[in-house]
Amino acid sequence: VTDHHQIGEVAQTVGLSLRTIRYYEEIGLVTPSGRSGGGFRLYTEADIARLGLIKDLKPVASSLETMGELLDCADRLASGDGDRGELGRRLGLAVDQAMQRCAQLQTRLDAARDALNRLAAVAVERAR
Amino acid sequence: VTDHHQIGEVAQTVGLSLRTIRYYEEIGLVTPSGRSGGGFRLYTEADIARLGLIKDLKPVASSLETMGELLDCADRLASGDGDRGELGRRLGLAVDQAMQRCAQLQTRLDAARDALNRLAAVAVERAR
DNA sequence: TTGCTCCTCACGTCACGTGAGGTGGC
DNA sequence: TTGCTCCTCACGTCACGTGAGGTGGC
Repeated sequence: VTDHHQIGEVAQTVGLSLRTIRYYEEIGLVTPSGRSGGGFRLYTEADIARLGLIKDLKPVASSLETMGELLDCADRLASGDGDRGELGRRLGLAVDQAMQRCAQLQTRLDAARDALNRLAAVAVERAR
Repeated sequence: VTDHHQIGEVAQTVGLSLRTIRYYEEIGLVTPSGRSGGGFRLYTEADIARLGLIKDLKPVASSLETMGELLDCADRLASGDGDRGELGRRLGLAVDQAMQRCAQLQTRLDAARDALNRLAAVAVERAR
């Protein structure tokens, strides 16, 4: 089991660019668990899962900073570092906010589809 | 019927910031139909509808440049400026691409909801 | 040795946000 | 005259894209 993957492989499987993955490291979102002798970033399965979670949450995050705070809450809950009640409340609040952004995005997406259907009708109608 | 509205009123009804509306003018997306004596931008109902359309399409547009090309096609179809068949095909293609982006965004939105549900479960589970 | 993948700067880009300083119209 | 809304620069920001020049490991 080779639990250390190079950044190119990670980018491929998660669906993010090399630059994006490096940027997330720059701002402290995901730090690779190790480095090779030559300085190559080495990611574990856990690192990859974290990048996947970030990618999934991204469309409904207000910024990468708030994303970091959310992940920090989840991390500290998992590791038991801090008041569980307080952390649970904070995580719940962050999730609620993101859920509201889900609903907003869904509404906007539906509006986009409606607008596109109207445009499609114009396209074929004028063609005849 | 006062068919000329100031930018603040337009921003309120459409749901865009003043800066965004001015920026869309800067890049040639929406030019107000008139100006007052003192230089105030004056928008007609048609201008407002165009801004509303842009806002609706924005979540599924790849860039404001491609959005401009799509609107240009629609404009020329409406005004009869150019080959209807060619314009219809181009608009249809642009709409198809946007529809594909709709589907992608829907997939990502569903993934975000799943991830949030898992996080919500973590939040309450650890609180107990 | 040759490729391919990776590295670190560092400047560029897109879509705006945010004042700074000034004017218009009821 | 006082507010409120608008105006034009112009610099700042966020989330990366895109080379430039150099190294590592099979």
